[in-house]
Order: sequence, then C-alpha cells, then structure tokens
Amino acid sequence: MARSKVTPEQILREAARLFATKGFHGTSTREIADAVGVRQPSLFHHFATKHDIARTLYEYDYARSPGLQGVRELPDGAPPSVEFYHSVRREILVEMTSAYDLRGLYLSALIDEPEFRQWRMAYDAAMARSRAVIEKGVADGEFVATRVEVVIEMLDATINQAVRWSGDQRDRSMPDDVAVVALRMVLARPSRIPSIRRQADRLLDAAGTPWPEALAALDD
Amino acid sequence: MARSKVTPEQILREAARLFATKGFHGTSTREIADAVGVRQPSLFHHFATKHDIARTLYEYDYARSPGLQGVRELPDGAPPSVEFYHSVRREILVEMTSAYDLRGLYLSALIDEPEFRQWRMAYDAAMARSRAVIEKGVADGEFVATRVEVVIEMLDATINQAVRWSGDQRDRSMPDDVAVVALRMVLARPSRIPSIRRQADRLLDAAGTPWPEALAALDD
DNA sequence: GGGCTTGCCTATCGATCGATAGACTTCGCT
DNA sequence: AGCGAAGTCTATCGATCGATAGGCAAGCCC
Repeated sequence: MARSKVTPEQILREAARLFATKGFHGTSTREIADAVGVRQPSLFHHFATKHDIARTLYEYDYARSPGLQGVRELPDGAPPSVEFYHSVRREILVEMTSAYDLRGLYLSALIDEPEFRQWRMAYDAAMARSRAVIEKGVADGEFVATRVEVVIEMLDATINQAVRWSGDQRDRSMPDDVAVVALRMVLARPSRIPSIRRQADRLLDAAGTPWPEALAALDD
Repeated sequence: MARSKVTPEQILREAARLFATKGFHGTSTREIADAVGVRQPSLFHHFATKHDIARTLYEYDYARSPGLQGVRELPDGAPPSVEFYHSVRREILVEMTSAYDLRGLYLSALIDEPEFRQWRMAYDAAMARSRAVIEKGVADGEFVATRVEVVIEMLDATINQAVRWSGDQRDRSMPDDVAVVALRMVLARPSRIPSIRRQADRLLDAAGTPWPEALAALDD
C-alpha cells in the first residue's frame, strides 16, 4: 500500500476551508486528515497541535494585511474619504488574493481563546483605526453624522467574507466596487466618489505603489 | 443539600449566550448546565438533545420575524426604497428585542447541518427577497447600479449582530438609524431619505400597525 | 547496498463529549 | 400523612476527540 504524502500547505488549505464552513471546534483533525488524504496522526508531524494550524493561518493573514499591521499606504494628509476608500479596497484585495479561506479565523469562538489574544488585539486595533477615520470624516463634514458602530460592523463582515468573491475568474473591479458601497454609507456627497477614487490612485502613484499593479495579484 | 431548579427558559438564555460567543460546537452541555446552576444530565429532562436547544431557538426567531416568514408589512405597491428601508428596520427591531442572543444560530457551522435545513432555507429565502427588492430598485432607477451581493452580505451581518445594540438602555432610534445606513448604500439620491421614512410610517399607519407602537417593544 | 532521516502508518492513550439509568428529593394534591 | 409526578442528582456509558508511541516505508546520500 503506497503511502500518501502531504505538505503543510495542503493541510493549511483544507483546514482553513473546513474551519470556514464548520468552525474550528466543529472540525475534527480526522476530517482535516481525510480532506488531505492521510491518516489523522500524520498531521502532528507538520503541526504540533490543532491550535498551531490556526496560529499559522493568523500569522499568514497578518503578514499580508496592511490593515492588521497598522501600515498606512497613503500619506498623512489624505482626506478621511480617500483614506477610508483605499483601506477598504486594500483589505478586500488582501482577502480575495488569500491562498486560504480565512472566514473561520475571525469568529469569536476561536479568536477569543486566550492563546490567540494577540491576533484579537491586532484585529480590534485595525477596526479602531477604521473607526477613527470615519469619525474624522464626520468631524470634517465629509461624512454624514452616522451610527459608526453600524458602519464598522458592516465593514467587518464584508472584509471577512471577501474570499467568497475570489472565484476562478477574479473580477479586478471588485475591491473598488466594494469600497464604493462602503463609502456610500457615510459620504455626504456621493457624487464625489469618482474624484475620491482618482485621488487615491494618484497618491498611490506618487508613493510608487500604483493600484493597478496591486490589482494584478488577482490574475495569479 | 438543596436542589437547584432550572426552567427551560433559563437554559435557552444561557445556551444562546454561549453559542453566540463560543459557537455551538465550542459549547459543551456541561458549560450550559454550569451557567444555569444544575448538573449536566439535568438538561436532558427539558430538552431531548443539545440540537433540540438550538432547534427551539430557531423556532423562536422564526416565529417573531416577518422577514424569515416572508410576511409583508407594506402593501404591494410600496416603492423598493420604502420596502427596503422598512424591512431593514423591522428585522433590526426583531433582533434587538429578542429574549436570546441569537448570533450563534446563523453561523454556517450550525445552520448548515442537515437537521436544520428548513431554517437554512427560510434564511436564504429571506435574503433572496431582500435581493429582489434591491434589484427592483436598481431597475426602477431609485437605486444605483451596485454589487448587490455585497449589499446583501452587509445586511446579513448587520441584522445578525443587532442584538449587540440592545443594552440596558435600548435606543428607540437604532432600528431606523441602521436602516438609513443600509439605504444610503444603494439610494441614488440620499436626500430622499426623510421622505422615504415618512412614507413607510404612513403606510404602516394606514395598515393599522403604527411604527412607534412597534418600537415600544424596546421599552420592555 | 547500507545507513540515516523523514514522515506515514497502526495502535493506543487520557480526556471530554452527549446522553442514559436509576436513586433520591421536592412539590403538589388528596 | 401518603402518594405520585417531576426533575435533580450521581454514576456510567459508548463515542469521539487531540495527541503520543513506535514500527515501517521511502527517499537521499555515501
């Protein structure tokens, strides 16, 4: 009987997929093993514990996400509308180009475990930064007075589900389209959206990181 | 040693709370029992199985939700904008007035189990009705051409998280405020929002179900 | 070919799980 | 007070879980 072979990459992919649909606690290591085609104890040659699989996925997401790291891609003086618009499209792009379906990672059943405290904090900090941008927009008059917690909740959900829009044919306009929907929630004058987008693009060009080049990742 | 006593109501409340934070599969029956102050086997005198607890919660939600039942509260001729606005605020109100924290129910790990197929279908049908309203709004020109699946995703998330806004002081303006945020995503002319709201209110008055009376449930 | 390393397998472990059995307690009714 | 019902308790069950142990196979290098 020929022995199966498995790579850590395959385990991560299948585990993430199962975590996304059945939750971490609803997914057994036997199910993961079956999905990759080996026997359950084999997983423990590649990952010390089941939680280690999740931790590796968190690390992966963090490493790719400017939002989670708190890295700004636009200069300090960018208006809240431009900042908000770009941060949404950026995070949508990150999740659409993820090698793994990470929808299971940001459910409270998992991320609230003590072991994952640092990822919880990073996530909360990212949401707080978004909140601050919206609040500045409201204060500046670019955005309408609004229920910021509702907007944040909607953002949270959308980014976490973005992987669903990464089919075989990845639509290059999706990140920007989602950012438009998000911006419409708060923007006092929706007619400004095209110019906000152009401004975001120009600032990225000036920073040497043109947006169309970032979008090229969707072709991979 | 005095014996503890427990009601099914208490079990449902604590179970729902635990399901919301730890997930159904991440919550043991021992945890539920501890939370209500009895020993684990006692739960099985009130509910035949752990899944029965979840089923009871689904039934409760369904019974209270016009959206899930597909019950229209506005007449057929109501414009998509009015229909959309009202359905959002209605479902927010339902979840804000829920006796249980139902956030754990609509996670795929649970609702996708074969046993809960009918609730999955009811939920999907409700989302499809929302989609149809948005699509009609786009076709009529009331709404901008938009990524409908993104709007639906955001709606989904918001309604499911609405229980978080039911603190000790329930804000009677919250359902309408959330509906405004949702409507802004799609409405071609946001300046029409006040009149859309008035129209929704008038139609409900004419139907004998004034909105302020529905909102009174928040005072309970 | 032989030796070593890696990792896949079967077997097993201790722990936890949802649920059952039956003794016992409490409450309500007569 | 006595009886019956309801439901809480302790004890236990069979099943499943994440993880460990050690044999074995395959691949690589000399």
